[in-house]
Amino acid sequence: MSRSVQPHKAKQSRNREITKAKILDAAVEEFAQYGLVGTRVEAIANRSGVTKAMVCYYFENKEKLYQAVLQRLVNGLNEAFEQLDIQQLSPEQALEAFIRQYIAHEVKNPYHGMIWFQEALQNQGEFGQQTGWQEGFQRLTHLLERGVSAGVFRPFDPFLTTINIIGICSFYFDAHQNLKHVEPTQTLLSQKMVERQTQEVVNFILAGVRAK
Amino acid sequence: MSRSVQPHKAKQSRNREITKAKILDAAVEEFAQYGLVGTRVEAIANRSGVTKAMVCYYFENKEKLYQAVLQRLVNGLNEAFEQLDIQQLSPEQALEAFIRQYIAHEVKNPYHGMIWFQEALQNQGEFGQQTGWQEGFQRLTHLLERGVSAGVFRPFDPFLTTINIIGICSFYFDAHQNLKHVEPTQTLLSQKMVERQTQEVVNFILAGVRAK
DNA sequence: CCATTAATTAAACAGTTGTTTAGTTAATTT
DNA sequence: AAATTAACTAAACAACTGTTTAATTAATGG
Repeated sequence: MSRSVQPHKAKQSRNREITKAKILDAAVEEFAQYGLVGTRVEAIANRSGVTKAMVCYYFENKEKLYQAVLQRLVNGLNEAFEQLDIQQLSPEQALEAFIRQYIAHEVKNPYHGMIWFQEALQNQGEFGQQTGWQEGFQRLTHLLERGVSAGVFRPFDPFLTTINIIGICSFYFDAHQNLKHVEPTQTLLSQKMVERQTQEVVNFILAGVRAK
Repeated sequence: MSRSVQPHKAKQSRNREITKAKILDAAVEEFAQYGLVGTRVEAIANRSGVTKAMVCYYFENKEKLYQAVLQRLVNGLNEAFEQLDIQQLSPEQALEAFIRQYIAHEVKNPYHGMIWFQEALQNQGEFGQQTGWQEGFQRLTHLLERGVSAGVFRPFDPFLTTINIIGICSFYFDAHQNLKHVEPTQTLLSQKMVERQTQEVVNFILAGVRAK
């Protein structure tokens, strides 16, 4: 019969995966704003349209839910940088590719950087211990070392410069709620502004690292 | 008599100003970590060695205490940049002076940037509306415009470049709890490392803005 | 179509948190 | 030295928050 043909799940209400995803989405936004301690379970529930009990039903407790959120972000970051093939590019080209990929990821995951920062502020930096995040960091460091050795980059400190580059790339997005008050006419997250900022960052960083 | 000679207050326990200051100090650290919502009044009380009731006795409630903390930070920022005479310097010299002053202020006020960031993350950026912070921002923007007009700086966007420069200067300090896990041997806030980072930032930014 | 399973809800629970109260102690004034 | 003021404390309070419970509803499979 035609009705039994439907291959797998495709319902609307009462779907385990969909509900979990809705809760996770809401949790990311709340945790990004208020951090682990400041976030209210009820706020997550309201935002995702379920009850407080549902949140605990799926994620046991707030801490576990927070861990799930962190895990999701780390996975997303890893994927974003796995698809980035840097080895065969010149240091300068590789650096530009890295910057553009980094900013694109910030745009697609507006709450990633905010949660990363919440971690830095609140929980003595548990996120920083995640190997995924560190890999991306060290990848950039190696790239910079390569450029310095080759003489195409200034003889700067690769470790500190990695930090500074990541700082430039993320600050605009993570702090945009404070920055927008300086120039309220501009909407910092519009596509046009993001493109301008991306180009500006590329120019700035390349000029900053280039030799001579 | 010699005892009545003492000019003004100089007691130890039960001193209004000292107690208020102790509470404020503790409050800055707690709010920097956990933001307005996440901070517990009891944590502030414990850290400052007083009771919860004392906190409310002096500051009425958590929100008012938070405002007092913000006000104190804004005042500190204003003072830091008032004593900076930029006009008579060349754009390049002025920029370097600005960077060094900014970083020095971050070092002296380790919680300032963190609270600024908490504001950006949590409360739709109330801090960003403070005129004091905006003044410093626009001062840097004008300085950059001056350099671009004079042709000593590249023809970049002064507004976005202001953001990026501030991002470099603050990221290292505000995110140090996550960054330290990448290179656990280094203690990022030691005087030696701070000096290295300062010089690195100066070199990087000047190279990044310079024309040709 | 009935039995079973799983998703969902409302209410209750225990622990926490911000604030108030009433009383105590130290300093100041007269 | 007594009286007055102000800093301080302990306890109580009500509101809030994270989690659990028991009951309800929808889906699934035989």
